[in-house]
Amino acid sequence: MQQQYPFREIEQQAQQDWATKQTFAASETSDKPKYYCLSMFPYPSGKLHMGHVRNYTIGDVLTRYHRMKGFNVLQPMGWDAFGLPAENAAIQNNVPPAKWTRDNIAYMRSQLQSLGFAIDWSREIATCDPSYYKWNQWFFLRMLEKGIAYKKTQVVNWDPVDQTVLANEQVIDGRGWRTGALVEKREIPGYYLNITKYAQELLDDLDKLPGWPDRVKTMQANWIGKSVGVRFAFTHDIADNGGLIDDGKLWVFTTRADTIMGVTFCAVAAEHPLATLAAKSNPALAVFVEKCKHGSVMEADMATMEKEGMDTGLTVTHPLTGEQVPVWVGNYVLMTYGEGAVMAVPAHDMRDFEFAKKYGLPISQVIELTKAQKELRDKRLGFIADAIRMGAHIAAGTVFDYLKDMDQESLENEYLAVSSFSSKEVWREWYGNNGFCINSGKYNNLNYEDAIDAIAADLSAKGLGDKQINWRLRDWGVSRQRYWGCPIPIIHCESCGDVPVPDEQLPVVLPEDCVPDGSGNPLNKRADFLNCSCPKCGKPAKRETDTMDTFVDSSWYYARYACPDNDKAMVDQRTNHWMPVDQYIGGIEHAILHLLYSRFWTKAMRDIGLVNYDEPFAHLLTQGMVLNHIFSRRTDKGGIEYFAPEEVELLHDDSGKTTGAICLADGRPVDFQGMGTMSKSKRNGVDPQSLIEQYGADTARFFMMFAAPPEQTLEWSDAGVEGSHRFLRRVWNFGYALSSEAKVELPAKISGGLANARREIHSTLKQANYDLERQQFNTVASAAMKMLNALEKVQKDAEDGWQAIASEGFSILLRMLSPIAPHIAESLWKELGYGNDILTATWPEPLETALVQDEVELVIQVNGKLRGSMTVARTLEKSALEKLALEQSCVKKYLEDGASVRKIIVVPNKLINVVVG
RNA sequence: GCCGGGAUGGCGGAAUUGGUAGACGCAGCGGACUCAAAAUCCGCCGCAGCAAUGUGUGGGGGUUCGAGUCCCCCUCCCGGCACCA
Repeated sequence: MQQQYPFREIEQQAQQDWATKQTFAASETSDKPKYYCLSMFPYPSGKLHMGHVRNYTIGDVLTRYHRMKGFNVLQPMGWDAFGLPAENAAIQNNVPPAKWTRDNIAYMRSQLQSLGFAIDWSREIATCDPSYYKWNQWFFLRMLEKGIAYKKTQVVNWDPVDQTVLANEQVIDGRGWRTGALVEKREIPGYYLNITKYAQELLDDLDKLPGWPDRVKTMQANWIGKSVGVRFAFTHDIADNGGLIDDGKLWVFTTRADTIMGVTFCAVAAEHPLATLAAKSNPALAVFVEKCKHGSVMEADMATMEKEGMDTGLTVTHPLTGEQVPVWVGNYVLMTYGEGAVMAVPAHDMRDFEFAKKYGLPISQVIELTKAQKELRDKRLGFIADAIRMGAHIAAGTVFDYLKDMDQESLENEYLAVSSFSSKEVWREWYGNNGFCINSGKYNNLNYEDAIDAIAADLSAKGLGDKQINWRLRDWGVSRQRYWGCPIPIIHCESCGDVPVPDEQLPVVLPEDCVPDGSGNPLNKRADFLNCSCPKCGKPAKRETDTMDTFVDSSWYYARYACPDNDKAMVDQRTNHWMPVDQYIGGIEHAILHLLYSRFWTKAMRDIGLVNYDEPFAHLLTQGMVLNHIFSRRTDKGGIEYFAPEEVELLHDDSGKTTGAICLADGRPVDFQGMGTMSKSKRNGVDPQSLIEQYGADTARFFMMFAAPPEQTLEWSDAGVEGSHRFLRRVWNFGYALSSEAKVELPAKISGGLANARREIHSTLKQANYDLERQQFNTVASAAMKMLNALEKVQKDAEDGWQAIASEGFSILLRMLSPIAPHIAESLWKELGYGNDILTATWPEPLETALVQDEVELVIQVNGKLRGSMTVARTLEKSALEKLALEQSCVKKYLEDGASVRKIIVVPNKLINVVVG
């Protein structure tokens, strides 16, 4: 008789229980070790999407697992509540962003609660609450005092659609990260945070984060972009009436100072003063310079742009040789990096090489290969020579595989190219290698490091240069010309200038009843906000109307969860108690921006004396995206039409292979091969709410964990969801059946089928525990299924005393399942009388006595190939095993035609390999 | 171009240290139950072959008694960075 699996009642009951008992409220006074498990807080966009469900399920599994393993766990939740979408919604619906945001929070909170997450809701925060953003403002003023925050006017990235400034990190391929609009350059004043001051520490401390994925650390290191080299100057006496060029020096930066004696020209960016000067008297150059400037902003296909340049006619003096060096304008030189000018060594730099080749500039070799590099080259030469001599086709799989399809003529050309170090025709990657100096006067025979040291010392002695470090990272501009954000606490006074708002006047409260209309910042029209008096002189003054980048809000929220009720301080000792976050979980899309800003902010808080830790997140798990099929079809008009999954039926052949898909409405085929992130435009989204209503939270959670390992992309599958639901229903039915069986004690001696079943359960548990520790939850879900399979077999076989084995096994299964599907586990735990609250149960550990077996099956191999197996006593000695193996017919067969046994390899309890020959 | 990560049945994915490749699930096929269908249960399920057997983890070499796993080369895919001097 099948029972219904009443997931709605079970889940509601459990959730009510947890809420009433405040089960998940975390306390600082526990004597257990602390474990702070944090998922990235959501932006309250309206409703949860599947990415949220996956993110928070992973966090909840870790939370509940660690609770049962004896940790004092904190799992809080909050809302990244400021930001542009609220303003856009306001423009569309004529609703104040505050109301829109708070309504969304209320709905999404109820969704999170219906998923049964073990969250301490008493610590909930929303960044749009004055009690939170007050401390943004307070800390901003501290950073201003320390010089970490400062004001400057700079060319900024202006998003013409959102009418706001973007940080460099928010510009992707020249377009706004949110709007995709082409970014324009504008000059406006704004506040900056001196993150570059922390560049070295941010780079070095990546080594202190063994719990972070390598790829995230690599991305951050690339982003910080440390470059060690020499900054030096070419001298000149070019005069300039405008005063732009008055120091007689053309500064450049290079990482290859060892090649300085090979400089044959210099290249400057189009925006460089020397280019501007030369363009004044050279109309053709002026045209070229203008073209470069426009190109760099407007051209989307910049990456494929050909190297172009033009001679300025100017020359500068080489600081070491005294030679005159021509100055060119090159479109490959960036004004925003280094000095906006480079020395060019075509013999040893690929870009310079191509440029020199195109414009016929001299190429001068100054580096010779090292011995090892020469040997490799000679080996290659010998190889080619052999091939030419013998007219042989080169065998595949060699080091020089690329030669294999070449004809004689190509091989001969290749020989010439390889034997000449610096061909004037073709760039070879080894031209750019480090080696030792030649044709370099006093620097001859020095290696890379020594040459750079000697050259830097000589330049330094002349006052013309020194070693220097360049960073790709720029300071963080935090001013936004936006309404729905944290006001920057500054007052502009005509006589006193920019005056910080005194601490006692904080927070500067954002008026919440504004409805933006899409034209600029509505704060500029709010007299009650705008007009104030100067804190210094008392005269009428104007408030700053810029608000802070929302990345500010998310840079320290994790520290506030420890003390959300403190209205006297930003953080307190409880922050030092809980921090750092032991496990942080979120999307890979935040690998650079949010995580780098948070690391910077932590170090700033430390330096201002607020916290005692250096890094905010000890372990980081970046969960993969949730994908679903994209069904599409070309329309008659040439556009693309998308179909929701429920509008489509998949077709397959007898073997189960999918062969096509048709639209249910018209029966015509649609393209079924695409997979992509769930999105409205592709019509492939699945609403978590309908999933919860149809199958329950436990099914949703179980499927999310089962379908893929946490870090990988997850492919949505309705059939997979049903499979997960089917499994939970079987768990329910088994538990229900077991609860009506007689209670039987475990016998002293367990043997036969019952021992096998018990061993299966305990060895599955052993594997599951290993997988939990390495955060591979999909195989933990598999293990739960495997256990149920074993238990159902025990039930079916019904050997004497099976109930005892089943009861023990089921108690293990429920505990193992409880982090993933907590409601059903809790309900059945009570039903079967294992105890009141599964959350206080101890985590199951496999029993060694259940794992041992008297007889083991040994695999028999002959010459490494599987030939058979035999069942032997576990204690049998090696010599006896060997003897036994040779008697097996599957081995004898290979000894018949006079072959002899050369060797026998025994892997205890696993296999035996007989080597014959 | 540079850096990082991948490639295993029809599909999602397993396989601690090199030791029975394909766990677990989905899809499919066959059967039971049913007037029928759904649900459920039982069985089969890498490929080739009637079978014995052969073959098989992107491709090519190598190390080893034994390679999905280690080494070398190549191809393709994904992610990040990029005229960064």
